[in-house]
Amino acid sequence: MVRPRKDERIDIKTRAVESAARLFVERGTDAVTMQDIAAEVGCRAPALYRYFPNKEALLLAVHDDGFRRLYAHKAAAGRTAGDDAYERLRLGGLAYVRFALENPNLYELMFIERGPFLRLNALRAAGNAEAEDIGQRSLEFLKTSILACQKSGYLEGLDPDAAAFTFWSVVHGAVSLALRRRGPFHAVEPERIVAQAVETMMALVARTSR
Amino acid sequence: MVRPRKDERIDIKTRAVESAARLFVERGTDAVTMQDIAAEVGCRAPALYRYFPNKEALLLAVHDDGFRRLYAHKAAAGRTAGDDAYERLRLGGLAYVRFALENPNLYELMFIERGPFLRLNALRAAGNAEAEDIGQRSLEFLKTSILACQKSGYLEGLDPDAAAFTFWSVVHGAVSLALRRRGPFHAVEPERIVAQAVETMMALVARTSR
DNA sequence: TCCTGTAAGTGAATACCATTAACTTAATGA
DNA sequence: TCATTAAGTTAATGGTATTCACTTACAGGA
Repeated sequence: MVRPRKDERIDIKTRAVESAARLFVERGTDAVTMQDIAAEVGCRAPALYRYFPNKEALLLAVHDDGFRRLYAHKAAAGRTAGDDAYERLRLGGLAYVRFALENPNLYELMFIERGPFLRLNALRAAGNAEAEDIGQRSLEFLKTSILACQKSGYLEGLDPDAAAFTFWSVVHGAVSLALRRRGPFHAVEPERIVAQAVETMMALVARTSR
Repeated sequence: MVRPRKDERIDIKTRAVESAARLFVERGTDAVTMQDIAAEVGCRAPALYRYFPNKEALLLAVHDDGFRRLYAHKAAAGRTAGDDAYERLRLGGLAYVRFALENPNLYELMFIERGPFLRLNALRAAGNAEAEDIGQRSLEFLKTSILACQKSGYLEGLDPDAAAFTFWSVVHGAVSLALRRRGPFHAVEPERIVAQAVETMMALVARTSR
């Protein structure tokens, strides 16, 4: 069997991303081989190379897909939120850290691992101008939230870009440390400590109210 | 040549950590093979396995060594600092992020990569009770600094453990995002943005002064 | 309808690594 | 002196990403 007929073709490109996502999320990227993915898709490993130049590229595709899903999820959640800017910021932060700790392998792939980042750099170096990092939009969401807070009298006088990046740093940092068990995790569960970091940050924000 | 005589022996264990550290710091862990390290040391790759059960263990040794150097560095810097607790916290944060951005590959190895963390877990799982994470001491340093700030009237009413973890989250998060170019890095240099995150955090702390 | 060039796979190499095996010689100590 | 152990070596082994050479299906024109 060398080439399947039209009626028994499978959409390798799409299915590869789906399968890789599932396997990566289950086991982490290092524990998944191209053969594993191919087996899941229903083809041999070399077939994947017709659609992705290497494993890193497949990693990046899963990474991008993860962001699209995250944003869809956030957009849906945002619509049901109230209109209190402070509370929105707080719930957004808590949602972020919960998402991360509930999907640690996906979070690693999207925010921590070097592979997708390197691949993106390679694309840019190759003159691929449209190689945009879909992850950058996280920051814009956050900035909107910060601006709303400032309109409500919080964080007066702070540069909103700097504030947004700082807030993102807290949530990302807390999650990253938790995933490596860096912190006072001997006794308490990671979820609690990470949530507490968000609450601590919000307590500081609260004291900036005029 | 099968085994060197006593007078032409080399201290493989020590030199392996040194060489590995240098190579890892130069190229990043993935780009360094056991052969590269052995070549640097002056032996063959399998000889390394007499002293380290696998590459991960060697990684962990370099990781631990990095922390020892970081703490020595911090202790030296601390001695020259003034007695203003707020300023100490600020300068400590700035020193941390500068260290990270000046030694990105070392920082990756110490705080971001999964390898050393997994190795530590393996040790613990094997009942190795003294497998203590030397990285945990970072947090204690920070807590001391936070407590001093509270004595000076800042951060009143906040749990010092939570505050310390939150502060660490900011600096680690900012550095981690910067290393993946996540943030408004199109125009501005990473150093500036990361430092700005520290300053933003400190601005929030300043407003808690009674 | 037949022919030809291209597309989409396949199985068999290749190359690189971490790690293990089998073996050789130096040191040690009775 | 000699047996045992220690410290290396070279030569496998096994796994994995990636490339190669080849086969067959399809699409489009003669």
